[in-house]
Amino acid sequence: MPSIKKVAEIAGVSVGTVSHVITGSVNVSEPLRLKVQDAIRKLNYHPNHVARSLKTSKTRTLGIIVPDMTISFFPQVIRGAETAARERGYSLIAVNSDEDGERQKELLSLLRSQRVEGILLVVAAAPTPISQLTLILDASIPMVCLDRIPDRVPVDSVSVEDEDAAEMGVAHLIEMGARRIALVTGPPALKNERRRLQGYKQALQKAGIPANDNLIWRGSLRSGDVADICRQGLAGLDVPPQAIFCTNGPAALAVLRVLRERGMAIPRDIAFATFDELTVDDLFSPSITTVVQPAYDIGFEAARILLDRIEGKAEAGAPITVRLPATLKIRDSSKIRK
Amino acid sequence: MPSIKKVAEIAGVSVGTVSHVITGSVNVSEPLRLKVQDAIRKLNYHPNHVARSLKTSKTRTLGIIVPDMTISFFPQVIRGAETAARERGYSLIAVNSDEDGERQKELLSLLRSQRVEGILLVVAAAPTPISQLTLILDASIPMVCLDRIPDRVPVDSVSVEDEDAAEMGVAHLIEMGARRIALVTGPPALKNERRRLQGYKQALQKAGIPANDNLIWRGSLRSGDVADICRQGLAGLDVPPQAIFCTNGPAALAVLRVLRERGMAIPRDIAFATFDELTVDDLFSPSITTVVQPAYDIGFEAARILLDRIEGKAEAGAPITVRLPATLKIRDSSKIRK
DNA sequence: CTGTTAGCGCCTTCAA
DNA sequence: TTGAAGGCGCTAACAG
Repeated sequence: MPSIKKVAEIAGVSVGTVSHVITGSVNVSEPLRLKVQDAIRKLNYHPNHVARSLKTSKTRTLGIIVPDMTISFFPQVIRGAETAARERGYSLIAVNSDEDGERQKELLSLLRSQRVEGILLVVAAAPTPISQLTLILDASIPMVCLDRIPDRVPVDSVSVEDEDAAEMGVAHLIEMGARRIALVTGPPALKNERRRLQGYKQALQKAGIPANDNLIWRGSLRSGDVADICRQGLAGLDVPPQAIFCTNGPAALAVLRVLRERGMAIPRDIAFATFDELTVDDLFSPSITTVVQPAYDIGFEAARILLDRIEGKAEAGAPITVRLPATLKIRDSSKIRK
Repeated sequence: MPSIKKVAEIAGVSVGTVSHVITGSVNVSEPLRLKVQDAIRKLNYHPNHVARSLKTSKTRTLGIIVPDMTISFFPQVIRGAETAARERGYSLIAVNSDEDGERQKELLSLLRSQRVEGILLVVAAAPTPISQLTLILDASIPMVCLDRIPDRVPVDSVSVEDEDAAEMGVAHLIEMGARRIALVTGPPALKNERRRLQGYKQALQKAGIPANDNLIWRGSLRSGDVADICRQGLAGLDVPPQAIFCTNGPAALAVLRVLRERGMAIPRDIAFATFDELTVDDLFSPSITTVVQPAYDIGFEAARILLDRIEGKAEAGAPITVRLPATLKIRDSSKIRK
């Protein structure tokens, strides 16, 4: 692999001159510039970013840790972040934590060793020790949390407006005529899930419907657990609910499976709505009424903030908190037969 | 950010000694080792991979270029590759080409500048000039192509056994009683698509069904095009086909949309099967009979080969060609009403 | 405008 | 077993 020295030699100039034409930081006379560019082409030379980074102590690289990029929400987030990064000349390294706190720790460490200039983090659901995050912050490595917001850590964050989003979904079900609405949430350890629960309660309250604890089914991220909890919830009721609202996609799939196994048809026997798109478009039935999160925008916005921090364009001081609105896609699953 | 020098200072040893305990390449006495590890912890020191890479000219990093990781096939591929890489101490940088040849060229160049030790490539559908690939190969940067195999370039490759897979899907439709089976393929510029077409013909031939060119609808990767071609194909026929087989997921969605717009129900009016999962499980109807590619394994296997090349464990000489079998998931969409 | 050179942080002989 | 020192490829002063 040719080095800048080789290029200089071929072009008959000094390495300094080559460097100047590459970085464009210093003017170089037309004839020399052409000679250098020729040599570069001839050698198929690619500047060594590793060496450049060592010299400048800038890698122009960002890292993003997501739980699992086979969950369709995350690739969209990554694309958003990638686009924002690229627009400003940065690359993005995306890695998966598998919802594993230990793995997340390793990845954080790896990214630090790779000297990424900033980190985008969707915290793993496994209880993340606060120290993992403060260690990063203390080292003044810029970090923005997205989607899931950790408790009690003063860090920049971007996510959907959870409470409003959940309220919107539940209010829709109410509007469609449901009053007994069950809620299936994820682990209460996640702040977002708690806020979505809040949104649910809010919607009920505004409609003057008393909350009923038997209708609040707290799940986990494991679909087996969610299914069990759902079965129990259903079994513990004399009258089944008129509708179910799920606060996340994986839980929704588990619930749908349970409903099918019990022969309950949607929306004939029970109405249904959920966070997150479960399937493409509305080509399949039942088409599911969905609270859609702006995944791409969340990634884009988070990267934008991160880059502002890195380049010192953001005010130091209080953490930046961005909450993006969700969209309600009304489809068949919430059409209650009166 | 502390350097090895700082660690040495705190531990009261030389940088050489610190390096020795970090790499484990040279024995260091117990007491000194402990002192060093203490210092590392105290400083929250993270070895600078950038400097290490420059020194050793090994980045222990792989790159993977996919067309678009929001297409669910690709994150699985990436996960497979990531796992294989991690098992052998490598990191993986994943980037998107957006099916754009120009962008792909930039990314290749970027990865070279980042000094990745090998490249996994799913070529963009836009005609990729062969030179783009040979330029990499000529620089003896190990590269493995996956999923889509470029024509006329002697490069390692991993993909599904296209011909068998397509034949399996079509044979199934025949077995279900269809004889007039339309085929919707992607761009013929992709070798895989051509091989899938071959598989289709093979299945017909084995069943003694004459091929009919009016039933072969050659599409592109743009869903609008596919829809048009599908409409035209349907319109040009006196009798609609009894079944449609699609050679890729995006095309399948376009076709389903057209069928719906024409009020043709699956499988009542027409049977249907396709490459690639369109939706999760079989929770939705019509549940689609699918030829499933081993996406994770394709990624894993490709990375394994790449690493073998990098570490000189693979025979030089002829390119390695791995073809993995697909699986047929039989669901409702292919149940022809006799 | 062009060339020279120090040094980024680390690993790896080589010597002690 | 430990330490000293060169140099990976590049950029950014600085000198000419």
